[in-house]
Amino acid sequence: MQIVNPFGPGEQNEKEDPFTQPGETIELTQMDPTHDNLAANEDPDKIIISNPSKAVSNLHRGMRRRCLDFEKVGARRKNIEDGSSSGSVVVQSDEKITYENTQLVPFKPSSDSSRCILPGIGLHLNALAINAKDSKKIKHETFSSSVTLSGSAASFHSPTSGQELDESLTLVSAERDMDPNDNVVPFVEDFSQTSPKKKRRRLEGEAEACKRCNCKKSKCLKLYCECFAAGVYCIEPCACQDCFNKPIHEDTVLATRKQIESRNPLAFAPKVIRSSEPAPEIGDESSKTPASARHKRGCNCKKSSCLKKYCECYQGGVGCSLNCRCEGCKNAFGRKDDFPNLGSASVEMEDEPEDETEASEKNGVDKTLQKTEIQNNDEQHPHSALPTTPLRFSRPLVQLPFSSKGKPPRSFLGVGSSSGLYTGQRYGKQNFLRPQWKFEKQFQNVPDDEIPEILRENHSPSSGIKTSSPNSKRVSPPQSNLEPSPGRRSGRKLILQSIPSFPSLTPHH
DNA sequence: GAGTTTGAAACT
DNA sequence: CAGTTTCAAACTC
Repeated sequence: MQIVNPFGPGEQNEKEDPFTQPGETIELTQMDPTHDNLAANEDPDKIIISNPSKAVSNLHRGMRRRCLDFEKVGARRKNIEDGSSSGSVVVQSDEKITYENTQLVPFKPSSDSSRCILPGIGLHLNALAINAKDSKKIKHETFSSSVTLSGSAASFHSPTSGQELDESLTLVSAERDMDPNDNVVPFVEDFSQTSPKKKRRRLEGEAEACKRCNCKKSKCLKLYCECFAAGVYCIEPCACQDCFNKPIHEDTVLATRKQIESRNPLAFAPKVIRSSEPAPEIGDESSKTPASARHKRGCNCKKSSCLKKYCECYQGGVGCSLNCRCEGCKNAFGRKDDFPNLGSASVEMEDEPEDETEASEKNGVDKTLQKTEIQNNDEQHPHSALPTTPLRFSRPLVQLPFSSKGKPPRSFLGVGSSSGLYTGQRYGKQNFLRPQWKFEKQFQNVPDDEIPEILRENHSPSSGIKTSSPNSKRVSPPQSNLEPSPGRRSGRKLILQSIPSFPSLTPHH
């Protein structure tokens, strides 16, 4: 297979096969003990997806997989190419899969604006959920299996949560692609035949929130692109130009991702890390509060005072932390100065003499948030029938007092990747079928008892990220965390091992 | 809708 | 690693 080089001949940097890195192993191979055959069967010309990152990044990746359709596609393709497709659960007729389907499904028309609340990844899976209306099978397998979200999850429950995640991923993508009931084709055609403007217009209003990236130069293959960064393909609502972030360019996307990850293994990790408690080992209550979430790298705001969505922390609905290098931080969710308070930063009054109005302002915001959340809780219930996708787990903790247009923060999309994966596991059961935001909100109420030991130990990638390089903008591989304390290791290891089992979830033959 | 501002990402 | 440039979202008008 040949890589489509998304970059023009004159494009610097990327023009020279930026995707492959010598000495690196294919991700899936690395992650999947059963992948040897797969790799062996790879087309020689097929680009080798590299994965320089190790355990931790794998951890993220494993989680992310559920979100990354293109990865799933890649994985699926491997399965397809390999006769031993792990497909029992996944698919039976892989050969019929078209990548376009992957892309299309999300476009399935729907007036259900609720799905638009979760653009990005959510679009895909939410669409799935919508499709699920026509297909209980999808609904059941996809969501129940994911993260043990429902009682039926038992059927998929594996000793390793990671595997569950992968399973869910596989199922999600597979079901979506394969389900004959999906009826995506007509929809697809519809969109494909419609001019961008027309499509856009169509989506306006009903789904303005679905509007996504607007990239012009990045080809949607850089983190500038919200879709790409979120680990999803660009879809209909996008107004991007020269977009390569589409299933048809799967290889390019994968390769580019690898490249970016090689530079920053956590590039696709969730930006907002939950329960980044400074002392997770303590396991105190505070560590369970979403309020303890922090932006993984912290912001670097200079002028926005962390009060606008320019600020990733604010955008993510979390307070600034010591990782932040912001100036004049007034983050309503918790100022950097308040970071030592961590979990309560965004909720409690601080005795920051520096600015009373800020405190009150913060309080006001929190109240607003709380109110919003409560309202949303009520409002969302009607949608509880909508399957909650793992992707939704990666939403921000709180409903921001976002503006006017009611347009959800794009960054909420998904965060791409793994973010919520862990938390999702933690709260899956109770929140099955619930919208993400609610999910997050609720998860703080989950009794510790209900949190599987493993998850308790591994629930947050933050521990690794956080300790690695608090102030470095570009997160380096948190190697230090690759060697967790013995107590944690067991748990983490489970997940790490589970990830490789991605294809294995499906009994061979 | 066009233009500006902003800060992350990418690059040097 | 710091400084600069590029980029696209957020924001303003």
